[in-house]
Amino acid sequence: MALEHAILVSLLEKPGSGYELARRFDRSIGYFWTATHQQIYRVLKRMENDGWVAAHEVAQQGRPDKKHYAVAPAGRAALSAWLHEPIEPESVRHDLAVKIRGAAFGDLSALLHEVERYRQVHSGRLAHYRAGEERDFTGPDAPAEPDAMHELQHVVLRGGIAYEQMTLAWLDDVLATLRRIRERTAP
Amino acid sequence: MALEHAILVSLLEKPGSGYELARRFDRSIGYFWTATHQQIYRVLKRMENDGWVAAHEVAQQGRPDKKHYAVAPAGRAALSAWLHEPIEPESVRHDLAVKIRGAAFGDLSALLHEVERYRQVHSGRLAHYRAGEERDFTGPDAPAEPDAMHELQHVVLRGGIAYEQMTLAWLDDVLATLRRIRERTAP
DNA sequence: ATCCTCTATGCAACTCGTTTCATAGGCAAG
DNA sequence: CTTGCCTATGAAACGAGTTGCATAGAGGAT
Repeated sequence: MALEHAILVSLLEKPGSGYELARRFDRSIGYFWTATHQQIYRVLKRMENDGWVAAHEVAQQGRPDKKHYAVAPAGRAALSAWLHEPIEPESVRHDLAVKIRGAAFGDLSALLHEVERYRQVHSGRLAHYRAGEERDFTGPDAPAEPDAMHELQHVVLRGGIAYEQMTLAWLDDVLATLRRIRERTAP
Repeated sequence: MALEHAILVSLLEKPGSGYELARRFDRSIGYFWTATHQQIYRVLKRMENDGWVAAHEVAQQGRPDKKHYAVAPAGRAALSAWLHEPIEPESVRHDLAVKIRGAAFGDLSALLHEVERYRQVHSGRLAHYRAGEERDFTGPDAPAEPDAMHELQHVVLRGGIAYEQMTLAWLDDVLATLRRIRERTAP
C-alpha cells in the first residue's frame, strides 16, 4: 500500500489540508495515483495517530475550519524506509484490452466507436500534460535553475507524456485493425 | 468490475477449468489483467449461479477431478452488453512515480539501484513478449490467414510491446536524471 | 426564494482483492 | 523416505477502495 507514501511526498512538496490533498489527487499526483477524499481523510487520521504527520486546526473566515497537515520526523523516516524497499510489480488492469479481445465474439462496430471516443480522451490528456509542462518546466515562467524536486517532478511528467503518446499510437493501430477485420468479415 | 468479463473472453477463446484459467492469468491474459486463483474460483461460482457459464465435472486418472467451464448464452449476452458500455478511465497506481518524486526527500542512490533493477524486469518482459509474438503471430509456425480472434490477440500484444518499449526509454530518462542530480548535489 | 456549487470534514456499508490455510493424490529429486 | 512441487478446489479473515449519505455556511445563478 503506497497511498500513505504518496500523501507523505505530496505533503513534503507542500503541506496542506486533506481537502487540498484531495484536489491534488485530481491533478498532478492524480496523473499517477488516484484517491478519493474519503480515503485521504481516513488515511490521514491513521497517519496522525502513528505520528507520521502533525496537524493543527486553522480557523477561517467565511469557510469551514480546516486541519493543516505537515510531515513529522517519523513520517520522513517511514518514507525513507519505503524508498529502500524493492519496487513491487504493478498489477495491471486494462479494461480496453479485455474488450478488444472480447470484440472477436461481439459487436466490432460498437467497440470501434468506443475506441474513437477513448482516443479523444487520451488526446486531451496529452494536450493537458503538455500545457502543464510548458507552464511549469519548459516555458518562460519556469525557474531557470530547477532544484532536485522540480527536476524529479518533470521526469515523472515526461513519463506521463510518453505514456499518452504511446497510447495514441497504439489506439491508431487498434482502430486500423478493427476496421480491417470489419471490412473483411462484412464487406 | 471486469474480471467476470475477462473470464468470459478467456473461456470463449478456449473453455477450461478454474485452474487452467488461473494459469492463463499468469500468462497471456495476465499481461493486462491479474487475478489469483481464489478470485477466479469465487467469481466462477457466482457466474455459474447467474447462468453465465455452464460447468461439468471431469474425472481424471492420477489427478483430482476438475470442473470444466464453458460460456452459456446468458454469458455471451452479458459480454455483448458490457462491450457496449463506455470504457471507464483506468485508475492508475504507479509506485515508481511516487518513489521518484519521493527521492527528492530521501536517498537518491538507493532509488537509482532500484530503478536499474526495475529496468531489467521490463527488459525481460519485452523479450518475453517479443518471443511470444514471434511464436504465435509473426514466425513461421503462425497461421498464414489469421482470423479475427487471432488478429485481436495480436494487436493487444503489440500494445504490451509498445508499453514496454516506452517504459524502457522512460526509465533511461529517469536514470539519466537521477545521475545528473546526484552528481550536482554531491560531487 | 430556491437551487446549485464550492469549501471542508467525516461515518457507515459495501464490494473487491489479497493472504493464509486446508485437503489430497501423484511424481520426482535428494 | 521425506521434502517439495504440480494438479485441483475451496473456506475464512483481512485490508483496501468505492459509494452513498450527512453536516454546514458562503456565494452565485435562475
